[in-house]
Amino acid sequence: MKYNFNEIEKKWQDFWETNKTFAAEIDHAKPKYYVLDMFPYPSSEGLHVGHPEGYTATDIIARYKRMKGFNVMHPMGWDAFGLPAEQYAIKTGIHPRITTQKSIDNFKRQLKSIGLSIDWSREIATIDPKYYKWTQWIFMQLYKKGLAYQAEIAVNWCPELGTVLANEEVPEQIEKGYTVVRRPMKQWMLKITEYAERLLIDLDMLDWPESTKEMQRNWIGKSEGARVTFKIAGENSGSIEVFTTRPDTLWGATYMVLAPEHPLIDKITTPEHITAVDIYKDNAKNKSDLERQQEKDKSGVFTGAYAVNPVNNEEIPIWISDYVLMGYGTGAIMAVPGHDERDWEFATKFHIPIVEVVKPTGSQQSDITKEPFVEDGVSVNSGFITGLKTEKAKKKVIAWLEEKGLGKGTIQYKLRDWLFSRQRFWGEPFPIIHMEDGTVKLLPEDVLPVMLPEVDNYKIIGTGESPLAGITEWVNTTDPETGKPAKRETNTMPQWAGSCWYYLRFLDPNNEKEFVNKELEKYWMPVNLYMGGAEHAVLHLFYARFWHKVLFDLGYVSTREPFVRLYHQGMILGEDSNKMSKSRGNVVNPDEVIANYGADSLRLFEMFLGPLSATKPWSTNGIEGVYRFLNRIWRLVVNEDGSINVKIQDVKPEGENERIMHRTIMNITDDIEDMDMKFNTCVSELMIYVNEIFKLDVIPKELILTLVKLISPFAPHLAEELWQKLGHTGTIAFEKWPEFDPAKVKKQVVTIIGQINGKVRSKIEADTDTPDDKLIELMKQDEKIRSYIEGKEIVKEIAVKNKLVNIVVK
RNA sequence: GCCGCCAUGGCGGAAUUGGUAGACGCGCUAGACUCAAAAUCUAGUAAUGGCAACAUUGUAACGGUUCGACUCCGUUUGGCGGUACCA
Repeated sequence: MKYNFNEIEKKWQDFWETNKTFAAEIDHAKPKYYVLDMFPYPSSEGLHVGHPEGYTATDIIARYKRMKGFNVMHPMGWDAFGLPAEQYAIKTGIHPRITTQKSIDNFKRQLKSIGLSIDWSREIATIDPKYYKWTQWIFMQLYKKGLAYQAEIAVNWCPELGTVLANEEVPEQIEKGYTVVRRPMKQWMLKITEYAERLLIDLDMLDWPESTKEMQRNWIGKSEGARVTFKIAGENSGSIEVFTTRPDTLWGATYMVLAPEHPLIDKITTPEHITAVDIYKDNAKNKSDLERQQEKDKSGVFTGAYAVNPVNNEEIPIWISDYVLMGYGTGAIMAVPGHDERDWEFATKFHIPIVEVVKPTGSQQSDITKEPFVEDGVSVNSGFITGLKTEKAKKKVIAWLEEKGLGKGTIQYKLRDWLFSRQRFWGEPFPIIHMEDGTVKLLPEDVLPVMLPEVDNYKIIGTGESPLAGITEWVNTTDPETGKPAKRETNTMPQWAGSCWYYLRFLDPNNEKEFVNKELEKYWMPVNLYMGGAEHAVLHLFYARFWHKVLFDLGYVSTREPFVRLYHQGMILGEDSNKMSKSRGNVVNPDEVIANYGADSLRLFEMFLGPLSATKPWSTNGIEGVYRFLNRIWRLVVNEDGSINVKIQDVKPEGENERIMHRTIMNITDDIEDMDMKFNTCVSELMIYVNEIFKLDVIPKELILTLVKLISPFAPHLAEELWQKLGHTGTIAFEKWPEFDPAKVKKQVVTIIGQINGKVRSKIEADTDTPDDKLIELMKQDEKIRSYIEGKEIVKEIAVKNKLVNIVVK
């Protein structure tokens, strides 16, 4: 009887479905384990072989944890709003809901064919009104808490996409070749900045890749310093506030710079400079961020006005330049060319004095005429802080500024508020109406969800309005509370909205009264293991943390953080070591692989390819190897005629057999439990084990049962089938994971390496745990070793228990 | 520019965390089975020299620490990811 993977896989996938094998319900008798994949965007192309890598890894963990006695939550759903479906709809006139549903069906079929142990009864899709009702509801909570507001600000406008983008999304779109320009528009914002400090501090309690935590830290961009007020020279001319991280360098501030958008410019510019300043401002306005970035040379113009340096009352010129950004700090800086790269460049170009106020400590040298000294050191030429180290000097200056009312110590973040509206059709509508008198009103809870209209024209209309704005019968409505005429908000939420809280909905997907039942939330949360690509390091993972913290503050969730452990699976490249893409023609479709080798081969091979976190190329030859391996296991148990191999007998495993079994259980268990999820070495351990069993004339049945259990998380269909063939009924999914006895892993006799001056010269056999001195004595009796030490002086003898003896000779 | 990660046979990758470098798999070579092929099984496979035992070299490069370094430290080179005037 051949290994008929097609038949076996179909049989067990049907079995799991009809028996609801993986349905998860609360069970207080068991510890819970919530293992989650980042839910996919169901694209029309379907899965490629990169997708199953993460899904297989989490599935192995899920199946392993079940066998370890955990109550496992392992759900799947669809992050289904998204631009591709909308663009396709514009082209074809087919409603995005229809194309998206088609893609979902295809994804679901593909995922099921991999044999994932998912509780499909919990399936959710962000485009389902029953789901986005609660996305809208959460927005209402944000609004009520004062965390959502509308603002006319300079936003990132992408003309090709016809929408605005969040700061976090800009780099990605620029990389794709789209242009992004700054443009003032009225938009919905979420006050994520209010949570900056907590989003930063709580990173410390997360078991996440350090690189991802670091990226979030950089994105938050916390810096400590001071705000300082500079009076503008002249009678009653007002003042300029700046932020600096180096208040200790105040004595070195020889000029000031305002961002070109700074509101004070028009007030302070002297008549003879107005023309030049206006030209510069106009230029800056028309430049995109990209253009600004690409300019390496500093530019700027003098306003004609002067400010007074509060520490020494010197008058310093006020310039404007686009190297100062309106969006950070106060939009104005004090420039210290001696101790800041950018100020140094600017001052050198425009011949502004450069003053040294910090000297390096120790033997380090600095020459500020050649380059700025930007590190910490000791203050010089700095009045009352002269001679103090930077740390102390900062504190003293801040104290002095506060005492004199000239400034105060503050903390500044790079993080800006989250631009939360998009000019798209295919997204969650806001539960907001605009009254005729201009007031903005939240709709009452009982009218949710605000549904998208049924239309057949999705063309982007001109100047930055959502396609929804053109659907007057939808836009014009009445206030359900007063009956007065009102217009609906026509922007929609960004794709991130639905993915900010989906992990909570999985716990209670059909609840019509709450977004999640509190008891269920308390039992299942937090997510124990979250698997997904590193490309979401600052976007999804940051936004979801923010929403979660808001929900925590409102008492709706019980944990501070949603995902305690995060793992990024690597990318699988095409066989040519390039990124898989349609245009390169190197995309491998899992459907084909499954048809040729079966899902178990696909799963096993994806794990065997290399470390889970690594980027690695696909290999068609490689999958032949694991396919052969699975065939070998099949033949080990099942004969040609379908009967069980007669070599498998009901005897106890003893001696070396028993040792191999315990060693394999130990190695595989350790590798699964390892923080790094070393599934590639798990597979190789299984291969070694099978190779060993193959050599036996009599195979103790326990060896085979252990093999079947050990392989069941990796190749579940094969395991189920063999389990049944070996006389069991039902599923293997909840069998107890095999245990090992460390004492039984130990060898009786071990090979000891004999080294002379660190070079391997011989090997001897010795009893396990032979004491060091005995080991050295044994080694010296070895013939080869003797020939090396004869006539030489022994300088040193080193023994490592059960490992080696090294003899140093002269 | 700055920050982070990485570099091991023809290929994907192992290495008990400082103790036999190259596990396991792919590929390749030879043999068995077969009329033949496929499948399967057996043996070999880092390089150089040698019939062989064996010797020498070898984990991007150079240097250091150590009885002993793929592993630790320093310098350099190459690749990947992030970020970019954030005061």
